[in-house]
Amino acid sequence: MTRMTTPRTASKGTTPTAQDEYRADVAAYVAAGGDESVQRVITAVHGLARKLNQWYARQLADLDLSAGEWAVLSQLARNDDNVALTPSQLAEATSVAPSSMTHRLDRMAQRDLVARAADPDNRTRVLITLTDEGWATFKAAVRESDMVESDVLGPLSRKQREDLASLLEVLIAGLDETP
Amino acid sequence: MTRMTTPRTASKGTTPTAQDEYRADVAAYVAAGGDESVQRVITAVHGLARKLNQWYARQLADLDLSAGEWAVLSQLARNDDNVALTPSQLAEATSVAPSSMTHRLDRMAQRDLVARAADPDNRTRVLITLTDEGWATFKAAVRESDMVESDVLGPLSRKQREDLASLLEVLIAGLDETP
DNA sequence: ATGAAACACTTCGATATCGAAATCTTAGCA
DNA sequence: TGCTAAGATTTCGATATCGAAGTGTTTCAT
Repeated sequence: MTRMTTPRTASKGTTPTAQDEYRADVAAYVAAGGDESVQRVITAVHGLARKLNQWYARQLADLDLSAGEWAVLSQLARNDDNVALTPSQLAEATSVAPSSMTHRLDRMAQRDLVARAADPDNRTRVLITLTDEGWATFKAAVRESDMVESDVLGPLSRKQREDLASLLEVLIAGLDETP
Repeated sequence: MTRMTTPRTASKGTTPTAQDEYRADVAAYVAAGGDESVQRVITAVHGLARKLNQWYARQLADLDLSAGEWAVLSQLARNDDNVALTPSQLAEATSVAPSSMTHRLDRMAQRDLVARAADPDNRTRVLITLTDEGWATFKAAVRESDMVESDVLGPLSRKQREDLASLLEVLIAGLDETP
């Protein structure tokens, strides 16, 4: 296995398509010892998520939101009407350190997207809720995102979407068993 | 729609399962105006990717790699044997600013995971290649990751994996049309 | 040829994130 | 009750990332 030979440069022509990148990724992972039926699914999931996130970032920029701020809005919004979460719960849910959440909430509170309130039952806790403006921003973002998402799912028939969702939901359900 | 009432705190009981979170997410997005057949698929894809990334982060920590460093290794590894990429290409491919890539490559070169070389054809360019150690690290990471990935796909039969991969590949192919 | 614009990478200053320590509150037990 | 351990948030110092400006090279029209 001779590696450190003179580097050749990548083809300078056109940008590779998402499909090309996907195939190259799968090939590399399989070559490195991964199972093909596993890598096809996993690589496709990551590729889709990556591409979607790039588009979201652009959409969210219009609303002056970072991906992390969007994550906070969406965590708060998905609970029952106005159920509060603590900074720690938000940090855990959005994969960020508690100390980072402090600053993120500072900024969001300053913009009046969220409100901090003392927990009446436990004075060490802080409860975060969405303000009206936070709700409005959340809904605006969902509506924008739903457009690109609909485009992405365009190639699939209604039945195919159903099948796809069902298969993915089996995997989601399985996530709780493995850790 | 009254929002700013006294916040109720989230149920203090057990941590919600991935399945619960998924269902809550879909419900929130649909309530905010998203299409259900779209949101089921998109939310599942994101949920899976998120969970996998959490596990990868732990695995990679064993090899002293950040997610960004892993992305660089994997971009370089998936090209044909020893085809070099430039810092700009790596920055674009891994969704990071070029200036960040400079520092990331500094660190990786210092650890001898990658090598910098001048492009003989164009002196403004720098070519990055994997060292032997970079290859070994890449392969070790793939083998580790393949384990958790296999667990995740465990609940699906071989035919189901095939169907799932095919449906996802249709979406990947469609990504090149939409932007 | 020559000069201007485009390009590729790096440097620089500002901001975001992290992990550890600090502060305050609560829970449990003698 | 009083004391200790655990918990939640914030503060603090170090590191990573970003966008903009800087430096050197190539490309292209003149």
